[in-house]
Amino acid sequence: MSWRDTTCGALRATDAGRRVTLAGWADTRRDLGGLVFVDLRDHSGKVQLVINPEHAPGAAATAHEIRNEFVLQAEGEVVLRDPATVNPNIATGEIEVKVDALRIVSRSTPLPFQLDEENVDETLRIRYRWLDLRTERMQRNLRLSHTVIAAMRRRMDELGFVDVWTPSMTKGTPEGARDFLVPVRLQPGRFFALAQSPQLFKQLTQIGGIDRYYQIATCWRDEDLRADRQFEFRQLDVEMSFVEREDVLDVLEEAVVASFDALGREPPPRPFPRISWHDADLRYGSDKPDLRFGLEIQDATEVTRGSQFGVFASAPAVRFLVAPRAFSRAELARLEEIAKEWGAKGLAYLVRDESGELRSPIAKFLSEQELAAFASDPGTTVLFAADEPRTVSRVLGGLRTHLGRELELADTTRDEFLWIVDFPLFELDEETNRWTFVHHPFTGVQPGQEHLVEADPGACISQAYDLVWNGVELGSGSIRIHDQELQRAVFRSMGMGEEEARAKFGFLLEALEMGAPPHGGFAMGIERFVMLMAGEPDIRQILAFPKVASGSDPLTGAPTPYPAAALRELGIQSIVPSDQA
RNA sequence: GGGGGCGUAGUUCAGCUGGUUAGAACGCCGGCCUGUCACGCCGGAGGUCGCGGGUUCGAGUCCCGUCGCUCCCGCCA
Repeated sequence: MSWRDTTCGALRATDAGRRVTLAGWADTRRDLGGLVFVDLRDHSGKVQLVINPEHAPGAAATAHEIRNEFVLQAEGEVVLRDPATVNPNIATGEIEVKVDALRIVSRSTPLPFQLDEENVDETLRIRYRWLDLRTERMQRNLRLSHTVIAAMRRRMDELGFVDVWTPSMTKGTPEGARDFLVPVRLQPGRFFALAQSPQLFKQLTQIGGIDRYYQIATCWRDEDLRADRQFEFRQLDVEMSFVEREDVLDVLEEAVVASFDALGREPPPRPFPRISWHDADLRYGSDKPDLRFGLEIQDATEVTRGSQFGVFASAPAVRFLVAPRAFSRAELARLEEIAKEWGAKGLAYLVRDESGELRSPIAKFLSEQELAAFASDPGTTVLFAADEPRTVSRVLGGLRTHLGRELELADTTRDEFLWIVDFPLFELDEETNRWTFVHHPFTGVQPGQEHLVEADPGACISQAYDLVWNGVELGSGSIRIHDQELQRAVFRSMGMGEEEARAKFGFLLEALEMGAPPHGGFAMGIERFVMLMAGEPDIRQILAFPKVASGSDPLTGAPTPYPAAALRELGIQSIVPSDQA
């Protein structure tokens, strides 16, 4: 005997006359005293069961006991509904199942929340995730996630990539994100770290001759959680040998397009646009611009060089945005606050109201030539930032993003993918005043700039690239360093001595000395990608068992304190008093 | 580490400027009901207003602290 021979949601008018066995959950019951209707639900949908005491007295007796979310098994005949009782609101509304035999397989206590209730507290949903997973939303998201991952794997396989597993437990890297530590009984006082990414291992696979590696790799990072960040996440991790940047980008575009195809969605046109980091910074003030709207930043540094407005005249850079709205005084005050949060000292503006009249406290300082450069349509506001170029970018980029959201400028029917390329190799760490990597220390420099790595680190352009979708960073990659001398030079410019480099990355340097092929790769955040595919506002909606923002799991209660004796065996002692742990 | 928001039946919420016994809907329990489909009708149970302290004749409401959740900044090589 089998539990069922079809799913509930699959039944249609063409099944009329068919005898079926169904199993699922009691979604709703309508007990009319004699007749009982039950909507039986499984992952595929719902179907109405009719239990008639004249037709099946035993089943009817059982049916009166049914409560919400009981698990049922029903046998009966698929019958066409009387035209007057067809329910056009559900896919199976033309038929119903006339039940002969009914079994309560499993009972349920009243639920802590109703499955059809919206806005249920997220922690409660996660606490009782096994119930939440029954909702159509979670069913859809988990299945969508599966479809995307399956499509990516299939495409990577077709392209000749080899799935190689790399260790979860590895060596700590204190300079990156914070590591999750794993103590080990055989080595008391020492710790593995959970991999923040398979970065070095995947590079070693290339040195090992696996010239096309991929993995759906789990990564762990002990950083604060966000709407789009969890402690653990997966990435489509790729590494290739004897390739140029374009070869890598091509593969990632293939994976993205395969995902769209698998979901029956119109894929974005290829190749995705490439924009240099420098251009993106100038035009959008961001390395992950949302291209579903314009609102580009324009430069006014030349025009304002001799300005009578002192702030403009003295600023190393003056740039502006033209917002499609004549802002009120109150709105401008709010925008100035936002600009200040991004580091601006103030916010100069020119409001051109609907009648074309100019409203601005700075207009009187500006020459005709300047005003001509800022000529704008009625119903707009020119917003300025004047400061160091980095600050100007940050402020206008922040304002651009804010205005895009506030004024709903984005065309939400579009999918705008783009590559940001040619990132700087290093940036100055303002705290330590040392050069630090923008991407990671294994990132290659543009050919011909090798000599600049130590001579002028700030001038180096890397071979790193980011993939951006509608203003969200999906992942990043680079052509790596395969020359051990260059790798040492990069470590040196970061102020890392030979000994420190050997202690931390000795195995990589050694490997690079033994015949390392040119190689490069990429890592794309799976959950973030699926979240956008599903149109969900946060990553928890596409994870089966997520943690909440405080970093705990309401379902299991983890993390928990651990007995002192067991810690001792690991060479660990907690300094948190046991009543506070 | 910093800033903002939220916390009232099982759930989602209302509860004004402090003022009788803290309400509604859904859910739950009991009863009636043979064409319902968010079934309907009748009846009922259910509250440490997150917790602690304070102000007040009187606190769900005001103040302080604390806990939980959440969003953002920092952080995320």
